[in-house]
Amino acid sequence: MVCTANDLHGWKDFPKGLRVLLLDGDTSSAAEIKTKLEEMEYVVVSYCNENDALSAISSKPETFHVAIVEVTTSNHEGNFKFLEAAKDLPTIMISNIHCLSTMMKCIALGAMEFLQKPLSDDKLRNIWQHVVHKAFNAGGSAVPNSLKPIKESVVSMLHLELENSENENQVEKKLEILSGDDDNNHELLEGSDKYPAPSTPQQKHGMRLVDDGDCQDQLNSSLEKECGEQDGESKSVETTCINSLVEGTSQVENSQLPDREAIKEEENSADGCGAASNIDHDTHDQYNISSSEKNKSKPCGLSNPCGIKVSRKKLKVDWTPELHRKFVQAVEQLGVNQAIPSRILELMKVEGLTRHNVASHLQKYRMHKRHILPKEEDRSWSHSKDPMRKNYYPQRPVMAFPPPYHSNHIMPVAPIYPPWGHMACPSPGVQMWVPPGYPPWRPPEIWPWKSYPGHISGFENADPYDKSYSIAFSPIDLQLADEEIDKVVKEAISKPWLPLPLGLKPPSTESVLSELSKQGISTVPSHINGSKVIQ
DNA sequence: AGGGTAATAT
DNA sequence: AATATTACCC
Repeated sequence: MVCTANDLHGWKDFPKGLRVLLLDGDTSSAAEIKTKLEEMEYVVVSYCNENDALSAISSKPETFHVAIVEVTTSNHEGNFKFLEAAKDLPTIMISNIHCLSTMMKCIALGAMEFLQKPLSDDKLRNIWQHVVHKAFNAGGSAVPNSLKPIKESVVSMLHLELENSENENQVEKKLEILSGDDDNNHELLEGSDKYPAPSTPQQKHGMRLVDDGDCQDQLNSSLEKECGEQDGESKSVETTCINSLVEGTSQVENSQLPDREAIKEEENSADGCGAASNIDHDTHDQYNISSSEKNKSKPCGLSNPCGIKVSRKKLKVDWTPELHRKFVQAVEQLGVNQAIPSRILELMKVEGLTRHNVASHLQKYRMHKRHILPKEEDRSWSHSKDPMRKNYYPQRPVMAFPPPYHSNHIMPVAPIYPPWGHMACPSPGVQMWVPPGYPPWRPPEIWPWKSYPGHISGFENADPYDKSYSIAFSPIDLQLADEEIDKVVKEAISKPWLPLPLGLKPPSTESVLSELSKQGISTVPSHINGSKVIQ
């Protein structure tokens, strides 16, 4: 089943002639895929019945190099059985269903990839990569000696390519680039280590680097796509299948897990490496980081072995709504005090984004929150039709953020809330606690901003005297001085039976527990623990 | 070293 | 116009 040395050695026109087992219960879909594959000169044997396929691989394991297996809601078990039986056969799952858990289970059980139907030509064309990957990365247990020559021959082939045509080997070149200088690059490198998906070698965990147009169309989109759709509102990955697999990635992780945001690096037209072809195959929520040329002070003139300059360095982030949403979510999750670039960056978990990017965005974000440039910004950031909005803000610019916070400072509350982020929905990671009787939600147009300046993000790390936590929403509170704020907070703390002032969020269970343990209380009745606050 | 801000460059 | 970069300070 797995390619042997002889299989690959001297293979003419690889991957032509690669033998594909196709198992698809949907006969028309199967026929279509078979046709396409055959057009690409794969050799396809198609099965509609899983038992037939199973017996085929068990009786003649050498017959196939790669398998494509359809997953439906009704045949999970059969497919999982197939995966089990076909451990050595690189297997690609295909499906109409968009179930993260199923995908994960398939991958966990050894599937190389999970592709959504309909399968594009590119996806099909690239299935050979799994064969090579398997040949090279056969599970530690059994690396057949027979595969070693393959590896060697391919390695030498790659080297050859590198010498002969500079633009050919993307991965090598990437590594060259990535071994460069800034943090961004390090992240890229890490990303590539962590997610060595064979069919998406150019894709660093959702990040798209567009160096060479010529290779770009070879990319598979892998399993990034469908996850994107479920992100926005419902973060739920609970499906009927295998929650246990997913549970470990709850909360924060959860939202980032389907990290399909792509950050792409554009070819710098000036560096002579050819034009970039940016293929946005997943345009709806991509993060685009593209380069702009500028080889100023930095010694960024990296060269590949052929002396080709790969100098483009400056990445430009496209702060898409989605990216911004993540940003805001991170900021809110951190709270005002903790919202510093590095931490935000951490929380956002967006590969390719640098601290500088975040800092820059943060700067702008804060600027707008503070309305230091109310007039101009209001026009550009807000599409509000309400002319009164501008007059909302006090004349005096308010330093909304420490440092340093002066004790008699007036809190910058209830500022104008430009719908900066195209966020029509609450950031799911932040749950505002609203007392009974208060409207559970706020109009979208004020959402993104309402919570920030006055957002109280629980009492994690909270010093009750920390003014930045002690703000409420009502315009009345505009006049709140520190003492009053303190009073409110103290009252809230001392009278836990009362609802919190609007805008206050109850402390997380975690912080409560940690606070209790600081005070020497280590055991808590389980029912308290049970009502865990999602934060 | 890293953060914040403002000015400036791209 | 939106971001990045820079300079300067904390």
